[in-house]
Amino acid sequence: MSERRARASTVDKRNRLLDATEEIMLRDGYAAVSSRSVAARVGINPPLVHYYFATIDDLFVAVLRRRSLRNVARMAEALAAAEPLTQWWRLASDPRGSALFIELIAAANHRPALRAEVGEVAREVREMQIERLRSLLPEYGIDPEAIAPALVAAAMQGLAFGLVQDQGAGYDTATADAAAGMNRLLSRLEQRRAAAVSGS
Amino acid sequence: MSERRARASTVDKRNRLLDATEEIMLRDGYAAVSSRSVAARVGINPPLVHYYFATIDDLFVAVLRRRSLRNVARMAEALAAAEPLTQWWRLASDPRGSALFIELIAAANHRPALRAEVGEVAREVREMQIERLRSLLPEYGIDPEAIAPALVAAAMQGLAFGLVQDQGAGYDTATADAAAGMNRLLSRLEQRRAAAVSGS
DNA sequence: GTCTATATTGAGATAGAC
DNA sequence: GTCTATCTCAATATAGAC
Repeated sequence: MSERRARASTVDKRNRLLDATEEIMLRDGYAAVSSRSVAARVGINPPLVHYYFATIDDLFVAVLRRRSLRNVARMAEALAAAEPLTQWWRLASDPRGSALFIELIAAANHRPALRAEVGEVAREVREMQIERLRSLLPEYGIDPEAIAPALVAAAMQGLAFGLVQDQGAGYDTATADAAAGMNRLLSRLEQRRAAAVSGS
Repeated sequence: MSERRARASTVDKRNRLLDATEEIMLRDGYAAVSSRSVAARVGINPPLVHYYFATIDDLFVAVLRRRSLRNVARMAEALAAAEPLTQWWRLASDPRGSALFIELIAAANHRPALRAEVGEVAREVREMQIERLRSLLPEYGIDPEAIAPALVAAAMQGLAFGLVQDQGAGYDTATADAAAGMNRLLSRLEQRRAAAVSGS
């Protein structure tokens, strides 16, 4: 019965359109997303895309919503894990997720509807991170007065984005050295925290 | 004689086209750059843009080259200044320059000709920063074995890009707190270095 | 739900007159 | 150098048949 693929339900088709959109964004950038390109990838006709997503803005917003629902949950898990900073770093420097967010952010810069959504997600995630860092930094032996939680959060995300971007584009900016250095730093911090927490 | 503006020389016109391109990129994003939009801003006809820059890729590459010539020189100055890290930070977190680079990098992600140029500039700047950090980090009281120069360089740039991006887009991600924290950190580091250098 | 057909808009680029 | 005119292509989106 491999031939007789059941007619995809509306929800399935929506998800396949979102998958296709993500793949196009990752491979060719957000500017390559169009009703034509998405339709071609899914194997339907361009106008049908508009049946599911009235405008291209709606499509981008849906991609963002689906991703960020997952990612907010994953960030919450990471921050509650045994080695929070390390898990956060793994999540932030995951090429797939980050590369997609870079495209969404770039797209949002000239799509107001998308910008509002991105802003909301960014705010929520950052708030969660900062709140967690308030109690976490002392455990890692870092004085929150000396190094502000907001600074740590912004640096983690900015660093991860930069590394993923440079690696993805193939820029020769010593990304391997930076990543290795970050991993060494993280393991030292986790060791320090483990000792401090068990000792208290 | 304010009325009788002299016919702009070829070089002037080229520069005016580059200025217009930058302004459009900053205001509406790189995707808004076209022979039509640039021509309208300068007050000439679209085909004339192609006379000066055969393709839109050439136009983007020229914008990048002009900017990066300035910025590489400025980075070299910053790294040689009395307070190198502070000057570097000022330069990296300058909204105008950074916002433009964000657009160029996003554009480069789907314009191979531009990508090659961006990669070359990124590599050159990063190499310069890392080389300088090798001798600089110990002066700031930072062990380069513990915190790798490549990591510091990537973090500085990533942090600055993130802050500028979030501020520009109006995202409420505690950017003011992060910036204030960075300034505090920098002044402590500069004090430490001043003491260490004068004391040796 | 899915298609064909099409309206509209704007892009990049070129030809050729002046 | 600068213009008008135009070619070609692809984008978003809608109308309407099936």
